[in-house]
Amino acid sequence: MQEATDRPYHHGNLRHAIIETAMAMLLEEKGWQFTLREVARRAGVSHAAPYKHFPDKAALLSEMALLGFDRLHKAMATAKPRGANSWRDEFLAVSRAYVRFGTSNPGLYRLMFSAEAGNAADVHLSERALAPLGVVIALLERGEAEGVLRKREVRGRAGACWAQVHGITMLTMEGLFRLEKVGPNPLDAALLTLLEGLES
Amino acid sequence: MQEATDRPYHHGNLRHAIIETAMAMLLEEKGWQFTLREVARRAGVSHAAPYKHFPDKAALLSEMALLGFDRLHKAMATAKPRGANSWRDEFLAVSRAYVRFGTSNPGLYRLMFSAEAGNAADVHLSERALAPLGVVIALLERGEAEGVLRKREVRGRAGACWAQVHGITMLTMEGLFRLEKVGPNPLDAALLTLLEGLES
DNA sequence: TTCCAATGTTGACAGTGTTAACTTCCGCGC
DNA sequence: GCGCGGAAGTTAACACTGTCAACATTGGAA
Repeated sequence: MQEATDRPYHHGNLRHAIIETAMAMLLEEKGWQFTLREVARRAGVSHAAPYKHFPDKAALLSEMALLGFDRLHKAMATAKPRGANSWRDEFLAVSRAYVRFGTSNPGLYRLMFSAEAGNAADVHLSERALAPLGVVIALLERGEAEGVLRKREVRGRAGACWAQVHGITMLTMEGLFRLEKVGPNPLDAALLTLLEGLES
Repeated sequence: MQEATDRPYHHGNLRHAIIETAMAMLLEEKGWQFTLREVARRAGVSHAAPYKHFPDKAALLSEMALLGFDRLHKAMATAKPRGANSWRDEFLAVSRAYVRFGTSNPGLYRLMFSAEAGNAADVHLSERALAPLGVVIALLERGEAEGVLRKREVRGRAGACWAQVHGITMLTMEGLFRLEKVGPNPLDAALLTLLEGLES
């Protein structure tokens, strides 16, 4: 974020700066519809400069989405509870970390799951995009080994968990979860329902 | 869809035609990023004509989103199974109808839940947008009365169901649910998990 | 019949993504 | 040291878009 005075002709690390700037703009929550030209403007660079680092806007969006999956993965992986670490506690900690990640950066989260410009195919099949699901699978396998879960196929279960947590996140983001229609604490209610479906 | 030859100066029912055309374009699945000018073109009308019926593009999108909620509501309400009508059968029928609605019209479904242009506030607080949730609540109340459910607060449960089904729909839409990672039939697996969390 | 308001058209403006042609400058081989 | 090739950045242009103002056409009420 250095000032533009005395800026050399070559930026040095424009690719990184563009991604950072775009990420910051995503946080301002204008519906992740930031413009490439505005990104260039804020990065203190001409409007065509980004094209030296990304073939088009969709490529930048894909890159950001993948970065988002990395961060989500880390948020989940580092969400172990402090003291008691019963399986249920850990499950709740990971789930809450997931939801918090989405609700505290809705623009990024929406971008990660939007199939805009066909980037979905490339992004969603990537190993990086599937890493968060891996955390869930590992967690379920541990629960299965500890015998606290009903005997069901783990992969199907993982899908169920993912869907539930993803749904909670999106509905909360869109403001649909603070109505009197879904009770005072819909997040915990939904997680409890999920847990009661998993545990034996 | 009449031809443009001999078309009178006044369209007669342009507002309706615009919505229909836009809906059709949404089905073509270009990421619901249709342009207003293209809608006008296909409707055989000048590019500014839509502004006589909608203040801006966001207003058209809002209208379409509300229409989508109406259709979703109807799809759920008319999804009673034929023969046996145990509570579980009915629950599964409604859930599958919900998911099918989304996956068979992903553009419209995404539009309904996207907070683009701040339409979310207006649209999502509308009674029409909450009607589908009403179906779920009624269904849960019936299940509670029949004594097939655990004793939990109905509203929180409704939120949980909504989140689960919404999550399944979105992940299926984005193609994330046909991977070996989530098993051969993730839809049924997720619904079963949800049911097992609800039933006593 | 006359006239007005609703409806549709044309032309313009600012802003966008993208490409082509040009410029600047870093780092390499000599 | 020196020149030069290519990477990185700039300017200018194109075809679009959403939106608005000014104008044209029409059906229906007075």
